[in-house]
Amino acid sequence: MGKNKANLYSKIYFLVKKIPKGRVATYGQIAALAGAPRAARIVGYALHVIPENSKIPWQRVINRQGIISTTCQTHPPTLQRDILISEGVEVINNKGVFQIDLKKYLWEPKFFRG
DNA sequence: AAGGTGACTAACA
DNA sequence: ATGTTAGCCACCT
Repeated sequence: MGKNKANLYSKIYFLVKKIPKGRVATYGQIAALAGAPRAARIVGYALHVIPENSKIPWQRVINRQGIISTTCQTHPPTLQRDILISEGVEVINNKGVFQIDLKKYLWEPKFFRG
């Protein structure tokens, strides 16, 4: 019944783990799948606070424009770009802005039954 | 307790 | 196309 922070964060982490290697998802997309379509910013924060040793593929979440938008010191844009490239995702360097073609790489989950 | 912040987004101009 | 604004909502001080 009660929806609470723990549930939301759990759902966010669960869903991010579902993003396949070589694909990316958007913050809003993860929020919507988690049942909180207006909570895109919370997804960003949830990824900001994951432990260093976490297996959560935080690098696969980018913004709606296909742009790497992290400002986190421990997870900087260059690191995110490098990991994504190593996973086979093309990252275009547009004057220091790292962009990904969502038409090509956006994760399109089949249906989630839960 | 109350206001500020931000790894967001859609809607405008 | 590029820039601005207004909603958003859990978390922080």
